[in-house]
Amino acid sequence: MDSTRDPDIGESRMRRSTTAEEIKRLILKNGLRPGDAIPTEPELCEKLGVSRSSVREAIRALATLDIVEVRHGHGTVVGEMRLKPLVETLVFRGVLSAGDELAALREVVELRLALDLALADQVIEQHRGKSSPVLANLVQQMLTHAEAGRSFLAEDRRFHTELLAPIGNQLAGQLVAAFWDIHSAVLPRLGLALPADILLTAKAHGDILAAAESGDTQAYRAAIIAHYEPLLRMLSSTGKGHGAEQTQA
Amino acid sequence: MDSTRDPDIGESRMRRSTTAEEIKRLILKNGLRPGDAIPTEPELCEKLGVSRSSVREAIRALATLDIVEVRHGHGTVVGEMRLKPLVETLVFRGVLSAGDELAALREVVELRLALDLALADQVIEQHRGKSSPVLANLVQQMLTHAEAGRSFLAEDRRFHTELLAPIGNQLAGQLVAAFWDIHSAVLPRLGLALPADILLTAKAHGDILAAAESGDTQAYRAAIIAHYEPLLRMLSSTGKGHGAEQTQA
DNA sequence: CTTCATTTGTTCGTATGTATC
DNA sequence: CGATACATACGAACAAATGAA
Repeated sequence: MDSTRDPDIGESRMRRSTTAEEIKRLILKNGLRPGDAIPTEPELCEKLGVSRSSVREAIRALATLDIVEVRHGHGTVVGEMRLKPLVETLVFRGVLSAGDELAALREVVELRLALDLALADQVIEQHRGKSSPVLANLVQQMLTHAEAGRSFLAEDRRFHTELLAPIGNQLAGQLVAAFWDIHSAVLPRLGLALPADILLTAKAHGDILAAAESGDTQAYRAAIIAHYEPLLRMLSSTGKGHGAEQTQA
Repeated sequence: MDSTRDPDIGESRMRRSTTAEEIKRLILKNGLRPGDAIPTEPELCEKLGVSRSSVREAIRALATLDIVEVRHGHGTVVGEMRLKPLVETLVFRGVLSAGDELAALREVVELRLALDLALADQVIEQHRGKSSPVLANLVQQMLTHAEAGRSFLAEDRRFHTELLAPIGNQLAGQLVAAFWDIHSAVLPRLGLALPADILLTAKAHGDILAAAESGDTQAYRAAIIAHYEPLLRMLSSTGKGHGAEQTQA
């Protein structure tokens, strides 16, 4: 075949690793927002001057970063850009750490604790004096589940996201949610179940909410620490227990 | 050829989004560590029973998550799984936020401050009574640059990563570094340069180090806050200035 | 230094499943 | 139901980079 075609592919040497970058640039240039449609694959082939396969690989890469969202048979739209990629990567890293699974999980738990303590002032600022029926309801559900010996992962996650929602820092909220996901994804792999501590954890959520709404900073910090205490105790007793002290208050 | 036909892979029903998962599973099953070689593309085609295009898309997806690292002409190895994807996604999100660039940056800065304060106890624990020539040297370089009116991004980043290195929480270190990268990537887009504050920032780093090594928690927190003060002031004066108070101490 | 095999990078063509109208 | 548009998948060929003989 005519292998000498395309005399004008002058820029084809700079395309080392930039097809995905081009698409991102295109999104920015057109001012596309999450949910807006992206040009179809053939259109992208033409606009970027690359083949279908390259476009597909680039789109796949962007999809894994949640920058675009592909809908089969329909098209591709700009994604919501949540922190799912972070979760996926860190879960895999935690699992990959083989013998260091405990250490990886401990790092996540320590960071969750640190973040919750760090955001304490802002959380209290937003909840002081108010009362949230949604959060109270979640606490009640957690207590019910705990007393029946069941876990309450969905309610737990919801509680923490709802608690942080009012502070107006989307990034912080997503980060806490992401760590929660990592946490709950890695935890069952360790095969540690603590039926006794479930009730403690459920009650701790109630304490957290009560402290936040009463504006008591000291109590809030104490409740946060108590909330993680069973986990940290478990991690330090099973593992080598290194520097998990956080006796902040 | 022992093409065992794989009678039960269902042709193409389950392979919606699982090729990448298969590769991850393969990494785990073979106990591969970062730096270890991954089977070549043709080998993966055979082992997973999919075409090379599919393998390539999956590898590309994993590469964007830093789970694998592809080296042209050489092969593919297990990646270091740093937080580059997080940085990339959030930088893009920050830029995409159009009019909310300031808000996005403010969220990042607030989180940096929160994280630094949350890790304060652990940092001090590790630096108390010791003295780090590396960190002292970095502070000196920053001061020199600041007095000459130059910026010192490389030294700044290095300082924060070195400061957090001894606490033994890799995740925290990577996260702080990631936020620093986001921060420094978004900041210049706002076109704000504050030559007067450069010297303040440089001195703040010296205060942070001194407080950490002397074990003075109060001074450390104050130095951290002072370190971010020029930035937060800038963000709240230019922006709408919403709830950036963090008068923790 | 050159040659060569290996491996990834890119492209084309084709067939198929799926959603929308 | 059919028609159209789109994403999904496959396979073959060639280009480019790397490393070793």
